[in-house]
Amino acid sequence: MKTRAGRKATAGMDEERAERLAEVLKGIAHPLRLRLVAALCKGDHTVTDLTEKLGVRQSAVSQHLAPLRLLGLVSVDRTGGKATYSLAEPHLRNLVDCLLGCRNR
Amino acid sequence: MKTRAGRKATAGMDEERAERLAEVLKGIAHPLRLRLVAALCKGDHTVTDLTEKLGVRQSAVSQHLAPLRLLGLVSVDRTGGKATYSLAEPHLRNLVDCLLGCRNR
DNA sequence: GAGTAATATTGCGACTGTGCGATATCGCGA
DNA sequence: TCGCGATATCGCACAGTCGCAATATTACTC
Repeated sequence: MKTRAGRKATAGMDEERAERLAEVLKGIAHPLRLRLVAALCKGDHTVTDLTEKLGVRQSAVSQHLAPLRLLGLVSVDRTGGKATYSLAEPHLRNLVDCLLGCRNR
Repeated sequence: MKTRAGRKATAGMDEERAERLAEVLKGIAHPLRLRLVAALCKGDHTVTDLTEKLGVRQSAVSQHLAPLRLLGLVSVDRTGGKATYSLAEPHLRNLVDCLLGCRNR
Protein backbone atom coordinates (compact mmCIF):
# COMPACT_ATOMS: atom_id res chain seq x y z
CA MET A 1 0.00 0.00 0.00
CA LYS A 2 1.53 3.24 -1.14
CA THR A 3 1.19 6.49 0.75
CA ARG A 4 -1.02 8.57 -1.44
CA ALA A 5 -3.05 11.68 -0.88
CA GLY A 6 -6.23 11.26 1.16
CA ARG A 7 -5.66 8.29 3.44
CA LYS A 8 -5.70 6.95 6.91
CA ALA A 9 -2.12 8.06 6.77
CA THR A 10 -1.09 6.07 9.82
CA ALA A 11 1.73 5.00 7.62
CA GLY A 12 4.54 7.48 7.07
CA MET A 13 6.26 8.22 10.36
CA ASP A 14 9.86 8.10 9.29
CA GLU A 15 12.55 9.53 11.48
CA GLU A 16 12.69 12.88 9.75
CA ARG A 17 8.98 13.39 10.04
CA ALA A 18 9.01 12.34 13.66
CA GLU A 19 11.68 14.86 14.38
CA ARG A 20 9.76 17.74 12.89
CA LEU A 21 6.50 16.75 14.50
CA ALA A 22 8.15 16.24 17.85
CA GLU A 23 9.44 19.78 17.68
CA VAL A 24 5.96 21.11 17.25
CA LEU A 25 4.69 18.90 20.04
CA LYS A 26 7.44 20.08 22.31
CA GLY A 27 6.39 23.57 21.40
CA ILE A 28 2.89 23.11 22.76
CA ALA A 29 3.74 20.61 25.47
CA HIS A 30 3.51 23.13 28.26
CA PRO A 31 0.39 24.13 30.15
CA LEU A 32 0.72 27.82 29.46
CA ARG A 33 1.68 27.46 25.83
CA LEU A 34 -1.19 25.08 25.33
CA ARG A 35 -3.56 27.59 26.82
CA LEU A 36 -2.10 30.31 24.66
CA VAL A 37 -2.64 28.25 21.56
CA ALA A 38 -6.15 27.31 22.62
CA ALA A 39 -6.95 30.96 23.21
CA LEU A 40 -5.59 31.94 19.82
CA CYS A 41 -7.67 29.20 18.25
CA LYS A 42 -10.66 31.23 19.27
CA GLY A 43 -9.40 34.46 17.80
CA ASP A 44 -6.58 36.99 17.75
CA HIS A 45 -5.38 38.50 20.99
CA THR A 46 -2.90 41.07 22.16
CA VAL A 47 -0.38 40.18 24.81
CA THR A 48 -2.32 42.13 27.38
CA ASP A 49 -5.48 40.26 26.47
CA LEU A 50 -3.74 36.97 26.99
CA THR A 51 -2.11 38.10 30.19
CA GLU A 52 -5.44 39.03 31.72
CA LYS A 53 -7.39 36.16 30.26
CA LEU A 54 -4.97 33.56 31.53
CA GLY A 55 -4.03 35.33 34.73
CA VAL A 56 -0.28 35.00 34.42
CA ARG A 57 2.63 37.43 34.37
CA GLN A 58 3.24 39.41 31.26
CA SER A 59 6.82 38.26 31.00
CA ALA A 60 5.65 34.67 31.07
CA VAL A 61 3.25 35.27 28.22
CA SER A 62 5.88 36.94 26.08
CA GLN A 63 8.39 34.34 27.02
CA HIS A 64 6.17 31.49 25.92
CA LEU A 65 4.86 33.21 22.84
CA ALA A 66 8.43 33.49 21.60
CA PRO A 67 9.04 29.79 20.95
CA LEU A 68 5.63 29.48 19.36
CA ARG A 69 6.58 32.32 17.06
CA LEU A 70 9.92 30.73 16.22
CA LEU A 71 8.17 27.50 15.34
CA GLY A 72 5.85 29.38 13.05
CA LEU A 73 2.83 28.29 15.02
CA VAL A 74 1.65 31.80 15.74
CA SER A 75 2.28 35.08 13.99
CA VAL A 76 2.29 38.60 15.25
CA ASP A 77 1.12 41.88 13.81
CA ARG A 78 2.77 44.85 15.44
CA THR A 79 0.70 47.55 13.82
CA GLY A 80 -0.16 50.29 16.25
CA GLY A 81 1.82 49.91 19.41
CA LYS A 82 0.13 46.66 20.32
CA ALA A 83 1.23 43.21 19.31
CA THR A 84 -1.67 41.16 18.05
CA TYR A 85 -1.04 37.46 17.90
CA SER A 86 -2.89 35.01 15.73
CA LEU A 87 -2.71 31.37 14.86
CA ALA A 88 -0.34 30.83 11.97
CA GLU A 89 -0.64 27.07 11.64
CA PRO A 90 -4.22 26.11 10.86
CA HIS A 91 -3.56 22.47 11.62
CA LEU A 92 -3.21 23.41 15.26
CA ARG A 93 -6.92 23.91 15.38
CA ASN A 94 -7.48 20.26 14.52
CA LEU A 95 -4.89 19.26 17.03
CA VAL A 96 -6.46 21.29 19.81
CA ASP A 97 -9.91 20.04 18.92
CA CYS A 98 -8.51 16.57 19.02
CA LEU A 99 -7.03 17.15 22.45
CA LEU A 100 -10.17 18.69 23.81
CA GLY A 101 -12.11 15.78 22.41
CA CYS A 102 -10.11 13.45 24.64
CA ARG A 103 -12.49 12.63 27.37
CA ASN A 104 -10.93 11.37 30.62
CA ARG A 105 -7.95 13.69 30.31
CA MET B 1 -22.56 29.57 24.29
CA LYS B 2 -22.40 26.94 26.98
CA THR B 3 -20.09 23.95 26.82
CA ARG B 4 -22.37 21.02 26.26
CA ALA B 5 -21.76 17.48 25.16
CA GLY B 6 -21.02 16.93 21.47
CA ARG B 7 -19.48 20.15 20.24
CA LYS B 8 -16.64 21.87 18.58
CA ALA B 9 -15.27 21.84 22.08
CA THR B 10 -12.71 24.54 21.42
CA ALA B 11 -14.05 25.92 24.62
CA GLY B 12 -12.88 24.35 27.84
CA MET B 13 -9.14 24.69 28.25
CA ASP B 14 -8.88 25.59 31.88
CA GLU B 15 -5.58 25.40 33.69
CA GLU B 16 -6.15 21.97 35.13
CA ARG B 17 -7.03 20.51 31.80
CA ALA B 18 -4.07 22.18 30.16
CA GLU B 19 -1.80 20.68 32.75
CA ARG B 20 -2.97 17.16 32.17
CA LEU B 21 -2.93 17.48 28.41
CA ALA B 22 0.51 19.06 28.44
CA GLU B 23 1.79 16.05 30.34
CA VAL B 24 0.59 13.74 27.63
CA LEU B 25 2.03 15.99 24.97
CA LYS B 26 5.36 16.07 26.74
CA GLY B 27 5.16 12.32 26.81
CA ILE B 28 5.02 12.02 23.06
CA ALA B 29 7.04 15.12 22.23
CA HIS B 30 10.16 13.21 21.39
CA PRO B 31 11.08 11.74 18.03
CA LEU B 32 11.60 8.23 19.28
CA ARG B 33 8.57 8.17 21.54
CA LEU B 34 6.47 9.52 18.73
CA ARG B 35 7.68 6.77 16.46
CA LEU B 36 7.01 4.21 19.16
CA VAL B 37 3.47 5.44 19.54
CA ALA B 38 2.95 5.54 15.79
CA ALA B 39 4.21 1.99 15.50
CA LEU B 40 1.90 0.81 18.26
CA CYS B 41 -0.98 2.53 16.52
CA LYS B 42 -0.54 -0.02 13.79
CA GLY B 43 -0.51 -2.99 16.12
CA ASP B 44 1.10 -4.61 19.12
CA HIS B 45 4.85 -5.10 19.17
CA THR B 46 7.45 -6.63 21.39
CA VAL B 47 10.46 -4.60 22.45
CA THR B 48 12.64 -6.50 20.03
CA ASP B 49 10.23 -5.78 17.21
CA LEU B 50 10.37 -2.11 17.96
CA THR B 51 14.12 -2.14 18.36
CA GLU B 52 14.60 -3.65 14.92
CA LYS B 53 11.84 -1.74 13.23
CA LEU B 54 13.08 1.60 14.43
CA GLY B 55 16.76 0.80 14.29
CA VAL B 56 17.69 2.07 17.73
CA ARG B 57 19.33 0.55 20.80
CA GLN B 58 17.28 -1.72 22.97
CA SER B 59 17.96 0.29 26.08
CA ALA B 60 16.65 3.38 24.35
CA VAL B 61 13.43 1.63 23.42
CA SER B 62 12.87 0.39 26.94
CA GLN B 63 13.85 3.71 28.34
CA HIS B 64 11.33 5.60 26.27
CA LEU B 65 8.59 3.06 26.65
CA ALA B 66 8.80 3.54 30.40
CA PRO B 67 7.40 7.07 30.53
CA LEU B 68 4.69 6.14 28.04
CA ARG B 69 3.77 3.32 30.36
CA LEU B 70 3.73 5.58 33.38
CA LEU B 71 1.44 7.98 31.58
CA GLY B 72 -0.90 5.14 30.78
CA LEU B 73 -0.49 5.69 27.08
CA VAL B 74 0.72 2.19 26.39
CA SER B 75 0.28 -1.05 28.24
CA VAL B 76 2.36 -4.15 28.39
CA ASP B 77 1.60 -7.83 28.50
CA ARG B 78 4.46 -9.88 29.89
CA THR B 79 3.06 -13.29 29.14
CA GLY B 80 5.73 -15.64 27.93
CA GLY B 81 9.14 -14.13 28.37
CA LYS B 82 8.43 -11.39 25.87
CA ALA B 83 6.92 -8.03 26.64
CA THR B 84 4.23 -7.13 24.17
CA TYR B 85 3.29 -3.49 24.13
CA SER B 86 0.04 -2.09 22.88
CA LEU B 87 -1.69 1.23 22.73
CA ALA B 88 -3.61 1.86 25.93
CA GLU B 89 -5.04 5.24 25.11
CA PRO B 90 -7.27 5.01 22.03
CA HIS B 91 -7.37 8.77 21.64
CA LEU B 92 -3.74 8.65 20.66
CA ARG B 93 -4.78 7.17 17.37
CA ASN B 94 -6.75 10.30 16.54
CA LEU B 95 -3.89 12.43 17.66
CA VAL B 96 -1.37 10.61 15.52
CA ASP B 97 -3.71 10.64 12.54
CA CYS B 98 -4.12 14.32 13.12
CA LEU B 99 -0.37 14.82 13.16
CA LEU B 100 0.20 12.74 10.08
CA GLY B 101 -2.52 14.69 8.37
CA CYS B 102 -0.48 17.83 8.83
CA ARG B 103 0.92 18.43 5.42
CA ASN B 104 3.99 20.63 5.28
CA ARG B 105 5.41 19.25 8.51
C1' DG C 1 20.40 -25.46 38.05
C1' DA C 2 23.20 -23.33 34.10
C1' DG C 3 22.93 -20.84 30.05
C1' DT C 4 20.84 -17.48 27.41
C1' DA C 5 17.64 -14.32 25.14
C1' DA C 6 14.70 -10.48 26.39
C1' DT C 7 13.79 -6.52 28.95
C1' DA C 8 14.48 -3.04 32.57
C1' DT C 9 17.22 -0.07 35.36
C1' DT C 10 21.10 2.74 36.82
C1' DG C 11 24.85 6.18 36.85
C1' DC C 12 26.73 9.98 34.78
C1' DG C 13 27.92 14.13 32.27
C1' DA C 14 25.98 17.39 29.14
C1' DC C 15 22.41 19.96 27.94
C1' DT C 16 17.71 22.18 28.04
C1' DG C 17 13.57 24.12 30.02
C1' DT C 18 11.37 26.90 33.67
C1' DG C 19 9.96 30.58 36.82
C1' DC C 20 10.96 34.95 38.34
C1' DG C 21 12.30 39.57 38.85
C1' DA C 22 14.69 43.15 36.69
C1' DT C 23 15.49 45.61 32.85
C1' DA C 24 15.61 46.98 28.07
C1' DT C 25 13.13 48.43 23.87
C1' DC C 26 9.42 50.24 21.14
C1' DG C 27 5.70 53.34 19.74
C1' DC C 28 2.40 56.66 20.69
C1' DG C 29 0.30 60.85 22.54
C1' DA C 30 0.84 65.26 25.07
C1' DT D 1 11.18 65.54 23.59
C1' DC D 2 9.18 63.29 27.78
C1' DG D 3 6.65 60.00 29.81
C1' DC D 4 4.16 55.97 29.72
C1' DG D 5 1.92 51.79 28.44
C1' DA D 6 3.01 47.68 25.96
C1' DT D 7 6.13 44.08 24.86
C1' DA D 8 10.51 41.63 24.70
C1' DT D 9 14.70 40.04 26.63
C1' DC D 10 18.15 38.95 30.16
C1' DG D 11 20.44 36.61 34.17
C1' DC D 12 20.11 33.44 37.46
C1' DA D 13 19.13 29.23 40.15
C1' DC D 14 17.05 25.04 39.84
C1' DA D 15 15.12 20.88 38.07
C1' DG D 16 14.36 17.81 34.50
C1' DT D 17 15.76 15.32 30.11
C1' DC D 18 18.90 12.89 26.91
C1' DG D 19 22.11 9.65 25.15
C1' DC D 20 25.02 6.13 26.27
C1' DA D 21 27.22 2.22 28.24
C1' DA D 22 27.05 -0.95 31.77
C1' DT D 23 24.61 -3.85 34.49
C1' DA D 24 20.69 -5.97 36.74
C1' DT D 25 16.55 -8.68 36.41
C1' DT D 26 13.49 -12.02 34.55
C1' DA D 27 11.88 -16.06 32.41
C1' DC D 28 12.36 -19.65 29.12
C1' DT D 29 14.97 -23.97 27.47
C1' DC D 30 17.57 -27.84 28.30
